[in-house]
Amino acid sequence: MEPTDDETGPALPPVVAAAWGLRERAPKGPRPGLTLPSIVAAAVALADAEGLAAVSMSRVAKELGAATMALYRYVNAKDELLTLMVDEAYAEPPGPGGTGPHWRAGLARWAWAERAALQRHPWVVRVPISGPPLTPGQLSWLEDGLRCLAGTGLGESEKMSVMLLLTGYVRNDALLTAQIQEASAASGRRMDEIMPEYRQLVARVADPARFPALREVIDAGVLDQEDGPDDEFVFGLDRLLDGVEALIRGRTTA
Amino acid sequence: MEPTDDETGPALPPVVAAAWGLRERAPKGPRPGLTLPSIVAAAVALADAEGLAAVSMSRVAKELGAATMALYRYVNAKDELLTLMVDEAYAEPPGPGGTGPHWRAGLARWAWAERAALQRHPWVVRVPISGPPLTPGQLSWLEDGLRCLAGTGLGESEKMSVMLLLTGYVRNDALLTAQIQEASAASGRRMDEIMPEYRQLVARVADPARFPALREVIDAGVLDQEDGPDDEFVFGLDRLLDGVEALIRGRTTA
DNA sequence: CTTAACTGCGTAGACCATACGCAGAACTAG
DNA sequence: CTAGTTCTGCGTATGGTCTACGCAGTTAAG
Repeated sequence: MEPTDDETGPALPPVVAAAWGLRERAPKGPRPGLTLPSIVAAAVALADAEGLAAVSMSRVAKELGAATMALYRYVNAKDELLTLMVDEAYAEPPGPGGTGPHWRAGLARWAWAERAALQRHPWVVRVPISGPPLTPGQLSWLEDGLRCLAGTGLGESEKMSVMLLLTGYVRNDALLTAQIQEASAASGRRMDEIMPEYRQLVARVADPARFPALREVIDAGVLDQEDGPDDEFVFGLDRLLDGVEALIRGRTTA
Repeated sequence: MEPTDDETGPALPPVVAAAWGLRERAPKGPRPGLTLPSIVAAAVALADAEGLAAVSMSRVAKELGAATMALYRYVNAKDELLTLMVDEAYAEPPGPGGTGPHWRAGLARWAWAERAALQRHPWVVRVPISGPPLTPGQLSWLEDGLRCLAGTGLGESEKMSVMLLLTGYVRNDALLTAQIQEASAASGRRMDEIMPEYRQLVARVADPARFPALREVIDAGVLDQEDGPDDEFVFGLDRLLDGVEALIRGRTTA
């Protein structure tokens, strides 16, 4: 039988219900040997250790000492497992920052916290999103971010747009970092070997007549010095928060 | 024999050499029935029509009337093909915008152009990057972007950081759009059906006591009205360019 | 005790990338 | 003209993926 949608509206997707802990233990049948949380935990541990590519149904099952098909009693398809893994990674939101006029410090703290979470679980940004966020972890993060913007005079729609922009920035940074690290590992070279080599290759391939601006970058030595792991993140975050600040100033002044 | 690295430095990766058209036609052997550009074009057409998941070696070969393994005479591995596909998508850079003090208009034009390119080829952002950009298409885009920042007083390193930030924003927006569209297609619902349903689900699941800020967003009706397809992009781009403008003003004032 | 509902899982089908080696084509050297 | 070289196309095989299906055994209700 289909889940009914009575007057409360459409039914929750099963994976969402599972994430919120709304599962009725069946009265009959043998006691389950596995549990959904243990499956998700095993998959997360595996992804942390060996990357998302190592997370196959058979591999997760092996990690649990079960057979591949046993997992399908708990999860309808692999992407449901992925959704639950992502929500697990977003457990423990940063908490509401200091309230009041400290929106900028609050959002910065929020962004650094998301960045830290994504560094603990770099595979999260490789999971294709399957819809707008509905799971408890992701909604908690959103809640904590929105609270930072409480006293700013921004409209509710603008607050959502700011959060979308901010999380997009953090996630894109994490994606880039993860991909670079993966590529570096695959090629067997470390980053401090790659960058000087990259500068040489670009210099060889980029004809000065056709790429003058790029040539200036090369000649300035920008591609030689490898910047600290946080420098680029700090730069972008500052620009982004400056942009939000300009918006807020415009609102409160007008 | 390995490609030598003489005094010019390390050798170009073969796929990079191919992208720049530096391939010597072998004097012996039968005339090739396929060409690398035709293979790349077929793969791009396939990805445009059916998504990146449809691009398997056997499928591309079938599209060309060849056998699967024939492709491996032109490409060492599938990810080389993907690299060439991405560069093909970045062919035709936007061109240098108006020079002079119009950096903001120039960068905005650049961002819209990249967005348009990524909407023509939504699969591009799904291809994991395999290193810093070395192919002609991507470097041309970078060149055109850097030129917009010529008269701004920014340092070369800052210009690169701005371009990284900007392309990251556009790519993340494209990734989100592509994933949403994919999820919408997979579930068989259109966006104007999904959003109201989403609002109901969030409202059901987000306890007002635990999610007060989120509740305010819901009550304000933000999740009801579906915004225009460009609204979110415009908002983020404005914030981002405002942030860059603040940086530039600080540089020229100081 | 019967029956229903559930768990675990073995098998099999339909894909995927790609390593390897063979057959034949096109050119060069003699 | 012939032999050798080197390339192209591709058939086969290996080991991996997800998951549909159905069977066997377990638990509890009636």
